[in-house]
Amino acid sequence: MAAAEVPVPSEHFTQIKEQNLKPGDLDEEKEEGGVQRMEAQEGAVEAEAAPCQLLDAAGLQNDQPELSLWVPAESDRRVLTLQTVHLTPQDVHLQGLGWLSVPRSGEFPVMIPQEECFLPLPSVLWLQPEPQPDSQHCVTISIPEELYQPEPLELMHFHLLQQSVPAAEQDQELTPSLGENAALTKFEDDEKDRLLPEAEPDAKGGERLLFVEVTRNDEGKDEAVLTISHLSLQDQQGQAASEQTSAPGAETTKPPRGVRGKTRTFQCDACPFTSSKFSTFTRHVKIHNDERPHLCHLCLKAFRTVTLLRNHVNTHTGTRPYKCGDCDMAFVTSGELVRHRRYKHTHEKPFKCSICKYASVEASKLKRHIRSHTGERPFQCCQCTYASKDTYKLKRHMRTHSGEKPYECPTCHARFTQSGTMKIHVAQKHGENVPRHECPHCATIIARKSDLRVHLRNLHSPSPEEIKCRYCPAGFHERYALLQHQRTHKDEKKFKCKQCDYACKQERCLKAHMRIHTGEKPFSCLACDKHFRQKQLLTVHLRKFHDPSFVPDEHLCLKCGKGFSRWSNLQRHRKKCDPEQLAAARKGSSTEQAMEEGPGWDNGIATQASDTGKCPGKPASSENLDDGLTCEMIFNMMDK
DNA sequence: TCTCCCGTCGCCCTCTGCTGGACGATC
DNA sequence: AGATCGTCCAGCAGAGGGCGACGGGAGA
Repeated sequence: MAAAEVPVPSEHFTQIKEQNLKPGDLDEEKEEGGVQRMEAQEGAVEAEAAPCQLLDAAGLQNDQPELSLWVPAESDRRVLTLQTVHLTPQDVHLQGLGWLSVPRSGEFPVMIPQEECFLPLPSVLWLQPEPQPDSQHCVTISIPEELYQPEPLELMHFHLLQQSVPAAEQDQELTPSLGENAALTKFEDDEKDRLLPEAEPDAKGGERLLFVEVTRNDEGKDEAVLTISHLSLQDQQGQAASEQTSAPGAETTKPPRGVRGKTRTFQCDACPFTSSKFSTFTRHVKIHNDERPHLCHLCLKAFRTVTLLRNHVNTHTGTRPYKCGDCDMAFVTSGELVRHRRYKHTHEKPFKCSICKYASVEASKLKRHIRSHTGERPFQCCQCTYASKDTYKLKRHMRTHSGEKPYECPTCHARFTQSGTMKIHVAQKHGENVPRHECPHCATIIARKSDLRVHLRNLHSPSPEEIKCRYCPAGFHERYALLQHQRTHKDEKKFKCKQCDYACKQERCLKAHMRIHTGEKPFSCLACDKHFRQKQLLTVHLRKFHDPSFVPDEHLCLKCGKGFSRWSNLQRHRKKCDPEQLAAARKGSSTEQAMEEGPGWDNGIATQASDTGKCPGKPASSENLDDGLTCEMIFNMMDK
């Protein structure tokens, strides 16, 4: 950073002072200079921990707030420690204690314009680092209010990590560090508590950090913008450390609190991540910004790390260095190969459920499985009450709201919400080997296994109570057995005429038959005054003789092309003209077979059905009525 | 700082099973 | 003609397998 003129304010509410100074020692320590003091402390600063350690104000024997700048002179690292003081107008009396005074040369002053002194944090810090008094620097601090708005008199500490910046290169103090723009700011609640006894302690009982990212300010050559976000610093030693740091008088000889003999955990404020290793922590923090400096030269896709880029490039080149020895699969990483082998070859399942026998290759699968025991459903649908155990089921469920049907049958283009549904459709509608499921109890063939289960439940599950036959006193505990039994009553002609030997299976047939004895013909043709015993016969008459649009069906012989108005006549003809075709037709059609086998077929329903345009689908019975029709033929014909 | 290894997340898939409407057969 | 029942069928959800990708721990 180039030198800049520092507009030193005429009046200050803050001052620079070195860490661990007692207010009473103020003048003496100012004379010592910050650099010397920090060099004396360097040995206590551990390599990993140093950047994040707080040089706190615990050593202050009074509770006076302070603002200090600490510049340790490491060979390859510069740590700036800022403490800010937020004062209210009522604190003006502190000026009389020497706390609020214009910083003197050589004290690493941080100068805050007076008009900004009441802000929670100064928006601009003017730095005057040693050893060149003329080389003055300005740091602009951009602090979103939603991130931080401390109370007045709140004590804060800044640690700005400027790595790989030789101390001599003061002119470039911030500039070269912009690429390594990780910095850390820490706020200690115990300090806050001490200064503000009425303040509520942090809920986590730990320390809070502000993570500071330093970026170049385009408008100011010598300015850097510090973007600050919250972090938490958990003190793993808790109370003991707190007690230690609270002991007055030891601060000047001890390293800064948290530097020695303590294990720190860095917690990211943007996510729950914690790490005890600062380098891991800083690497993690980068995932929260969009910086992806590593570009794929083939597709220009950007990646955060070289490793990610390399793996990506491998997908372009097809490079999969880890090949499975048992199959043709190959993978980009060794871990993928190990997992693949567990799934496909070794079947090693290290993650076992403690409730059932389930075991899985991956822990995440066990975690998902456990939800089937606990009933946990973390993924809630935003449009209904449904909640899912995993994200995919929720996504699949959402199709029920959107109406999306992403799966299309390649043959008939019917669309389906799930691939499995389409697969079954294709297999059963368009497949050659249609799956069939045979009932083990009654040899019923059912297309779907789930329907076979319904069949078994409805027909073959034993009933605790005996089910009575509707025709006789017999009783059964299985519905299928009952139905089989009742079919034995099917051919019984239970309805018998009292005046003749006529008997039939249906009561309505008997009613129609009785009109033979009564002579009743209640159905009259309004056009020609003919009367019929059955409504169906009147209908046939009306169509045949009084409907101008009526066209009688013509049944053609495929052998000679001769036409017949009646189906039965065609059948009789085919016996003579084309017996082979007739035999083939019999084999392929149970209907035709029934036509041939049914008693009275030639004279019965086939004749009438062909005349009326109805297809005779059922065999005729021997219940002959007038006009050559049987009662059941008529009813069956009308049902059709 | 880089790299390897490993754990985890997320996505997609299949298999499975239940449900209810449609439709035909039967009563 | 209407009711009932069985089968077909699509819709939908539960459970689990498999793998790509990402991120962290640990060590070089």
